[in-house]
Amino acid sequence: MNLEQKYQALLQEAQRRQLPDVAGIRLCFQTLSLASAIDRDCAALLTPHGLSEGRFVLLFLLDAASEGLAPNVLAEQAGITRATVTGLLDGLEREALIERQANASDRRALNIELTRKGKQVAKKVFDQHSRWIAGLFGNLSTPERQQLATLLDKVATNLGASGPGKTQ
Amino acid sequence: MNLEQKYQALLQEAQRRQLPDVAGIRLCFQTLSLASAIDRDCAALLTPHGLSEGRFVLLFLLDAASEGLAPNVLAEQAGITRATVTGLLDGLEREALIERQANASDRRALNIELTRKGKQVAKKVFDQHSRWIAGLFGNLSTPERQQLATLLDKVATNLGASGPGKTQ
DNA sequence: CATATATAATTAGCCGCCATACTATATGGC
DNA sequence: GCCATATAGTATGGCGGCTAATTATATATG
Repeated sequence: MNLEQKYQALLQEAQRRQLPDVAGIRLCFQTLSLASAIDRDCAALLTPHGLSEGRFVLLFLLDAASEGLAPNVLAEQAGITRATVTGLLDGLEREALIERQANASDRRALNIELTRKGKQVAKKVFDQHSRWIAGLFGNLSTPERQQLATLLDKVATNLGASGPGKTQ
Repeated sequence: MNLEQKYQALLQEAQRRQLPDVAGIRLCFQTLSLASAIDRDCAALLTPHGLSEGRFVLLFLLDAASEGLAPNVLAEQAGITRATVTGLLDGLEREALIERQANASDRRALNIELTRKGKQVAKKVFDQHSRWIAGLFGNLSTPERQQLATLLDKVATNLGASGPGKTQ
């Protein structure tokens, strides 16, 4: 239940038009709506800390690398372009969570490190986040989780020429 | 399998840190990755027709309303803001799929109608789209579909203060 | 050594979404 | 009839993603 508004509208129309496999369409919309709802909740948790999901990922990667990381490495690990990393770093820098440091040996390169504040925020947010995720799937039993994973996988096989990871 | 790059990175780190309920985290990422992959595939189908998902929704709503609709009605039905509708209509107009028509009785109001081209594209795309969605969940048996729907629902109950539909 | 090529980061411009603020027009109450 | 308020659509500016182009620096090769 609880489809997003737009999907409800589309689904109603699909029913009215007697499109084939309305049940499949419904399932698709249900999956997408759930994911959107998760994203929305996630964003709501992060914004009070000046974070978006993208920034959060970089924060996490940086927190794991005690010596800091170069932007191109962040891009690779996060699976986004370097240009996008530049934008996310701008945001993190504005929030004083990271610092861009010049690299002495290669003057093109930067090293990104967390500030003290960045480390504090990271710690707090990771705690909050893992509790939140745990709660999300907390009312599924182990076999239910297994089932869900299997079913999601089964759907994923029908996807993409590309599929996650891209064709390039 | 086949998590998006960023989720793979996050998951690895979660494992390394021995966060609680890594399995839950994995399941969460799997759900999000599947939804992203669906969105990506969807977008790939739509772009050749000059459509995005947002534009597609409006096209669908307009195709269902033979007399045309006002932008504010579109916004309400699609569950997006009027401002966003303006932007989407700009795109649809650029592609010559819709026309904005002045309303004689209320000079603030517009009526949006599909052009001939708009109707043609609508027809073609809806066909394509319903076949695509049907294929997506086509390899699930009826009981599997039922299971999946139930499990997704169960997860959804843990969501949101807001949940789909918003708190306002 | 000079020049070509590769690489690092950024900028610029596009898209779709949002929230906020604005303009024009309608409408209801006095 | 006039003014306050509500409504319709849009402009503006932000975010986060993308691609393509730009600038600076490194490196490899003739």
